[in-house]
Amino acid sequence: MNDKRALDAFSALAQETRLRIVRLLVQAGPGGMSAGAIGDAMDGASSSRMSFHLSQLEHAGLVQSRREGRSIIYSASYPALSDLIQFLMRDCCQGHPEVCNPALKALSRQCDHVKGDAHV
Amino acid sequence: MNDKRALDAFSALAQETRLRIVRLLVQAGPGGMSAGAIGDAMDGASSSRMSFHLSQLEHAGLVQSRREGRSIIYSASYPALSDLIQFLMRDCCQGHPEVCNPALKALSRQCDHVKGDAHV
DNA sequence: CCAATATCTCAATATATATAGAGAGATTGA
DNA sequence: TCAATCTCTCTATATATATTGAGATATTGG
Repeated sequence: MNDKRALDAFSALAQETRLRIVRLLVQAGPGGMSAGAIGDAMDGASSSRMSFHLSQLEHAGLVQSRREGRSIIYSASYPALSDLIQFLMRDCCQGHPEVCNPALKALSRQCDHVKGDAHV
Repeated sequence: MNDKRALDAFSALAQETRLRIVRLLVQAGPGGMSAGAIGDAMDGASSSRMSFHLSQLEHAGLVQSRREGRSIIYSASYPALSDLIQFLMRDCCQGHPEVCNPALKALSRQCDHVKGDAHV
């Protein structure tokens, strides 16, 4: 994750509809959702509007797409999200643990799955 | 950190100059830097341009300012950055530890300060 | 008080982004 | 093959954002 890619990712997330799409797709899991289904979830946004936002997200690397029959299925790119978080934390944490400490504490509390594994 | 504040934060970070400013101020520490010094570090950007970007960052809550004599000193808001990271991780982690696991592992490796403290 | 310094505010302009609507391309089932 | 379905592309337009330059405001030292 370099500066350019981080900027693209932040731009992509700096828009209400796109932020909602990302969160929806993260919850949807690796199986993803069709463009139409995503549009329905977004107050029934027009297909061209959906296409625009989905292509922005795909260009930023936050989601990926595949065709399945008539539909195009979009799914969240988990590695990209993870990289973005790491970019934020790496650049902040470097000199200043007061940024990461609270985040790490809160997260470790939240993500049980990681317990006994986070401090490798 | 609600959706609106997260959007503001992403918008603020989605601009090259502002992303550089944030990183500079995080490294500068709580003491911060004067608007002029920040401008010098940004290829000598014009004062009005600096003022514009700094006010965007301040409005987004990512930095704070205080007057010191003739200068206005800006400093990073560590809690805001921490909250933003938590917002990203909370919404992602909820259903999908594959996003947070790698981030947590990488971070725990990086931030020694946190060792033995991260899994409270 | 006056001149110098540091920064902000405002107006004009350039550029980027978001939305809507019309229509094209791909895929499927009859 | 034809009609229906799903999504994309293209064009026009509206809105938001970034940059510049001129000038206003606040602070300090003489």
